[in-house]
Amino acid sequence: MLDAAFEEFAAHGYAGAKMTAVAQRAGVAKGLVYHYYPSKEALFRAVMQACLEPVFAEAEREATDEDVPATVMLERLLDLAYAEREGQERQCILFRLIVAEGQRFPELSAWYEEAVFRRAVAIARAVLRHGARRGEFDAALAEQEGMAEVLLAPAIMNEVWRMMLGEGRAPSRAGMHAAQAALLARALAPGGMDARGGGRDAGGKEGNAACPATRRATSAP
Amino acid sequence: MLDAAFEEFAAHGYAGAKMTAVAQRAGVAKGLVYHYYPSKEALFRAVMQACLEPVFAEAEREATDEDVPATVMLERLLDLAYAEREGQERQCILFRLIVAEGQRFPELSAWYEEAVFRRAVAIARAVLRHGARRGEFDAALAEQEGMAEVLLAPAIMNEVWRMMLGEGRAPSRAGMHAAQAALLARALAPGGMDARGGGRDAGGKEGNAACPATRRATSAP
Amino acid sequence: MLDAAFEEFAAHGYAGAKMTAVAQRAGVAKGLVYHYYPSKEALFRAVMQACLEPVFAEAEREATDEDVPATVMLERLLDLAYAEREGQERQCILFRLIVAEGQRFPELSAWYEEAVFRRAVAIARAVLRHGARRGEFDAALAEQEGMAEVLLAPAIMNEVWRMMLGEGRAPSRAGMHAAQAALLARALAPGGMDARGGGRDAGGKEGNAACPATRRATSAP
Amino acid sequence: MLDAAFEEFAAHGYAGAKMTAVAQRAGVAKGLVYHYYPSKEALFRAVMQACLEPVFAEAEREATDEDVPATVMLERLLDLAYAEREGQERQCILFRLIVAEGQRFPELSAWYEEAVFRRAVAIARAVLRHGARRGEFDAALAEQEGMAEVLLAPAIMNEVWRMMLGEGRAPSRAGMHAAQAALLARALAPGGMDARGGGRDAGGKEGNAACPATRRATSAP
DNA sequence: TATGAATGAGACTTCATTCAT
DNA sequence: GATGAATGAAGTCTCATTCAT
Repeated sequence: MLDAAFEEFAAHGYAGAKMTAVAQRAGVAKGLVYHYYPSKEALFRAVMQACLEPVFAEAEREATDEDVPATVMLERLLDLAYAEREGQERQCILFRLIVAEGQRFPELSAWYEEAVFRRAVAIARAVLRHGARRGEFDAALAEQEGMAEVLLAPAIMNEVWRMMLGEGRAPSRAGMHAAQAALLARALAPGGMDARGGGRDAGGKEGNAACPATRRATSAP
Repeated sequence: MLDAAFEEFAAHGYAGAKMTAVAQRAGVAKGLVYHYYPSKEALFRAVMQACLEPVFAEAEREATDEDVPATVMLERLLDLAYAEREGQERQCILFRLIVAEGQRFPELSAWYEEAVFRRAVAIARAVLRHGARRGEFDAALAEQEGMAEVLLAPAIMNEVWRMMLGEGRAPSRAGMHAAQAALLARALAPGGMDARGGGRDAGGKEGNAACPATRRATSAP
Repeated sequence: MLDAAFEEFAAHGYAGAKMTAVAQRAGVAKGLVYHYYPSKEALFRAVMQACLEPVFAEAEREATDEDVPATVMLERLLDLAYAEREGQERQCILFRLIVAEGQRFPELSAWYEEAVFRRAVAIARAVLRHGARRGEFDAALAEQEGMAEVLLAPAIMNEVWRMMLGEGRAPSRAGMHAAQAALLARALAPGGMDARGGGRDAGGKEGNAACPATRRATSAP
Repeated sequence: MLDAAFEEFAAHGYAGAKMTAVAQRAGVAKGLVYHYYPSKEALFRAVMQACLEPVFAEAEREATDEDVPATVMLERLLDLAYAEREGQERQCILFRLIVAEGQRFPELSAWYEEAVFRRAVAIARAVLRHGARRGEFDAALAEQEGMAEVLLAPAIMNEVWRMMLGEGRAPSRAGMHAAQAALLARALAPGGMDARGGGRDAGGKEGNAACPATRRATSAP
């Protein structure tokens, strides 16, 4: 029945979903839905909880194997992030519901933060720190605040775009995957800019980039 | 009146918005709303169109000044992307509405693609190409497919997280901004990895990174 | 279980009572209620019957002891009528249910007439006749049609007011009791008005009082 | 529309009344009822208020004409109380609704007290006091606490019985009217019991009647 | 006996939409 | 242009009743 409800909410959003349709999808009478869940809102919460529970349950058994080189761990992380996973559609729908109904159901945002965001950031950070300690990554860069989020963003955004634009018009997974891998390989490699030849305006770049300007603005999300 | 409608749709979504409330927000009678827009759906389309029009109109006067160094252009682009802009809340709401109602109103996705996505990618790509041509960026890397999207994703994702998690719990703009700036500075600087010491696993990294594995999956969006 | 049902009907009336609530009050499952009573209506009838049965059963062992002076019998009758009796709340609830549902369940009215009204009138009438025969009461007055009802009304009405207005705002039992006792003492005492001084307007009073006018009307129940 | 609602509530009680039926009785669409009254409860309150308003408004222009003998005033009061008045059915229904729903809507009881009970008692008390001052009534008796209520109760109870038992089985108005008139004529006439011949056990009667006993009780309302 | 899941008609209520003014 | 009374389809929710266990 929760599956039926999930499909209905996924298809029409919270306000657009009909309890009758939920019952029909589940093949039961309207009243039975109310026998188990006292209201539409309660049903929605139950559905969301059931969807997020497994994500909660899934442990952090990742990214803690000290013997693997950090470059391999990073590679695996990207593979994972860009992978076309089973159940991914469900997660995208979940994401959409959280975006759409997060204001009406604040616990959704909290759940997302706990179950997804914090966890993903923690994993990425662990990989970066691992590389920094083993000398595989430039320590200052890898452990910089915000680097884990920057690492994760492209793969997630790829999914968001895929959801918004449709499979056909979204950027390819492989393309972004390769581009980000190449970018990270060059950027994280130790030795830094002063070890290299040119580096002419390197300092200049880094200096003012860290100071987010607040000029008149325009484009964006 | 479109403003009133936008607020109502923003606050409750398409299905949850009430025509009466729109009229009240606008300070007019219900009938007058129908005098201008024949139906709720038409009103919604009009609101969305009105919101996206300025984004359309805003020209591409950026990123085409050939005399500016690419590093400066990139810096400006990041400044812009991470800036806390006036009207940003409105754009976030727009983003949310597009995510939430994109299925019901396919033109919303199309609009988003035309007005925002394509344009942003084009600008990022122009900056990268500019740097590649001037020798400021590693040409192979900067012109790699998907690099523009990787460049844009963190700033956009930062806004998405901010919208989903709230101002307090989202990653800081400044942190991600600085991290990404540092990352790009090291990665894009010409000279490449072969110029440096042990390029041992560089090829390996890039090689398999480009081939997105489909192993057991876990986290993600 | 009938107790539980009585409480539920008392609390919410017939239409407002829920079978589920009855079952819960009784501490049994809903199905069991239906095992004993085929429908809500049947349950209600059973409850009412069970409530009225003891009132039926309670004998007329009163008011028939010829050796007691009528004044004492009358006194006892008033004491009884104005007494704050155990189980009185239940009877008030019963009264309320009969008033409220008497139209839907005509047998309720019939029961009330048989079990309560007729019986009470008979008792009052017996006391009055007893006094008339013994010469304690003015015979013409005591045996007048309607006198028994007039005798009973104040005590009953006192309870009705108590039920409608609440304990705090209703007229006091003691006050009405004393007033009615004093009234009856003076009125019923034999000797009559012609024995006294100016019986000028006595006949006049009684004459037109027996002819209920139908003038413009105002207050009442 | 309030008329239609009154009829529906009168016919089925609060819980049994259907908004659809109200609309049909009024000859309008269901939605229009909600256009004026936000809920069933609000409609019920409005109906009750509208019914009680005129009773409120009706002034106390009665019982204050000092030139009329108190016996005539009393006679008029009884005529009025026992009269078969136009609109009486409506008042009986109102009475029934107040009894039935007084628990759910405490303001009903309050209204009844203000609009009906207090007023009626005040009028009766004024008549009694008038008679006492003019010497037409025995002052001690007429001004005794609770006498006004005892005076009013029979006529009201007559209506209550009529409502509960139906026109055919209830005691006749004329009979109770005449009996009460005769009773009052004898009781209230000044001169008192000590002025008369016998009066043997008069003192005894009054003494213990004023002390309501609390013995085991049985019958009543 | 005893349970409570299951049913579905029907209740209250909402709200997009119409239309006479 | 502007209003808001009026409509009625449709949604959420209730609850008497049934029935397999």
